[in-house]
Amino acid sequence: MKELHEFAESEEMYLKTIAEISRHGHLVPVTNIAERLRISTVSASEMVHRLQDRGLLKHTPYKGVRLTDDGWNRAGGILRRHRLWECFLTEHLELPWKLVHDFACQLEHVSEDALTDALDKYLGLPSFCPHGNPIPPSQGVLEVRAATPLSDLDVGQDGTVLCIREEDGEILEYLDARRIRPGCRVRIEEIAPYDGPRSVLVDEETQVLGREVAEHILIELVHDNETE
Amino acid sequence: MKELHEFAESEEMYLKTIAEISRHGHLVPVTNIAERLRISTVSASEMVHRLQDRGLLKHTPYKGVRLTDDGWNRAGGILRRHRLWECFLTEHLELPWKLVHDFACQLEHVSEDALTDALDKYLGLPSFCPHGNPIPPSQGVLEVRAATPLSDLDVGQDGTVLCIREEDGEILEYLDARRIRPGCRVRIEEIAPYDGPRSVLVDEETQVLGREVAEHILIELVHDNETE
DNA sequence: AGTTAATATAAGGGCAACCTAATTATGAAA
DNA sequence: TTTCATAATTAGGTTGCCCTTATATTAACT
Repeated sequence: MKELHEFAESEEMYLKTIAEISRHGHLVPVTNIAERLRISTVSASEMVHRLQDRGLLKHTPYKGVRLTDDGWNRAGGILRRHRLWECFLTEHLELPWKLVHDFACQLEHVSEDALTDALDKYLGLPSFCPHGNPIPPSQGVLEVRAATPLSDLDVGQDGTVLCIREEDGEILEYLDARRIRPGCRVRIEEIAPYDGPRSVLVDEETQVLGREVAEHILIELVHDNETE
Repeated sequence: MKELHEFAESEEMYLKTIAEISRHGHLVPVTNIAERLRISTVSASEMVHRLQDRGLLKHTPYKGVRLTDDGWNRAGGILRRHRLWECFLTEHLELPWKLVHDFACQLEHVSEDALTDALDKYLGLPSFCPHGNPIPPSQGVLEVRAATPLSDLDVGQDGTVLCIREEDGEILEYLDARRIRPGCRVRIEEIAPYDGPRSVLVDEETQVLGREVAEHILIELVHDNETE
């Protein structure tokens, strides 16, 4: 009957967004946060300060933002709820990717621990969401996986789709329609000039994907001979 | 990622609350709404005006409020979502009544039609929530059932628990602990002076229930010889 | 080193939902 | 009919989260 809103929903949106666009040790520019949330940079800046005051992130002016351990824990909890709901909506309610994502975006804010844990158990403690993203455990430890975006592959390279970096329902709908999902085999056949659209062989079928979209598809190389 | 909040959550809380405390054709005093929502009468009054402007209810000053057809439809939708979630949380996640109610209170606000309908189907199109309250159909037709509160029964009368009027988690927890649920057989054994606590035989076991609590337990009389 | 584009901050507002305190209107009962 | 509790309204605030416009600061590039 009464919502306690232990933490405000908007706060959660910020943390989740920052976590999603965090890449292995890079600072997240405030501008990017504002873009993703479709709000002005001024508002984003304001909120970033508030979050910093609460010890959830560290802002380095003119550079960007990095979540603290507390911040990662909070964000991990949100991603956990989001991804567990996605499992439910996909496996049990059999809804399409786009709806799954959109609904999960709302459900993630209203799931207390008891609910989340019960759901987790009900689903059989899944490790990944339908898009291949890892589901953080209860304690909220959240590792940022190092994977190669499809956009970084060269012609001739092939691999397996590890996950779709999900931040937005539109891209999921697009890829859903093209049956590009975790587990798919991919091979780059051609890259148009100026880092343009890729022709990609996806499970027997050739598809053309723009660079922007390709950046959201994370790949595990088949012969992973990278040196780190 | 973005919540449209077609209608504000607080608006939904008002409508739901009004629907829940509406009794067969009686006007709902604004004061009661304020109490239930734990807000000031001033705020409630303000909102009642807003809802009236939107055509969702009719306010008769110094008398109370009545939902319009539109209002009933909206409220029906909310109760539908609430009760469907309760089914899920009870049957599948096996959570206790109190949690079920509290969680459903939050989930009811974030379920769009596509989600609600998919859930409905998944649950097998149930007709009643775990507390025995009817689940309004998609179209939102919501009938106010005429039933007898346990508090209206006289010594010696017996009947079957039809439903627990659910408006608040505390009472559900209380009754859950005493295993009083829809379907239970009840018989009034004694009523203490001054309309005091009832001794009630509930499925072989005698329980003592205050009048306030008894008002929330709706009964179907076994030999229904009421004249209306 | 100097210019420019990106980033940050300051100042002033808006809106939804709440609040308290004080006042006025109503209707039911003495 | 007068009285009085209940109900409603008026006035003035607060908070969270967003906005625009304008100004200052910094990074980065020629």
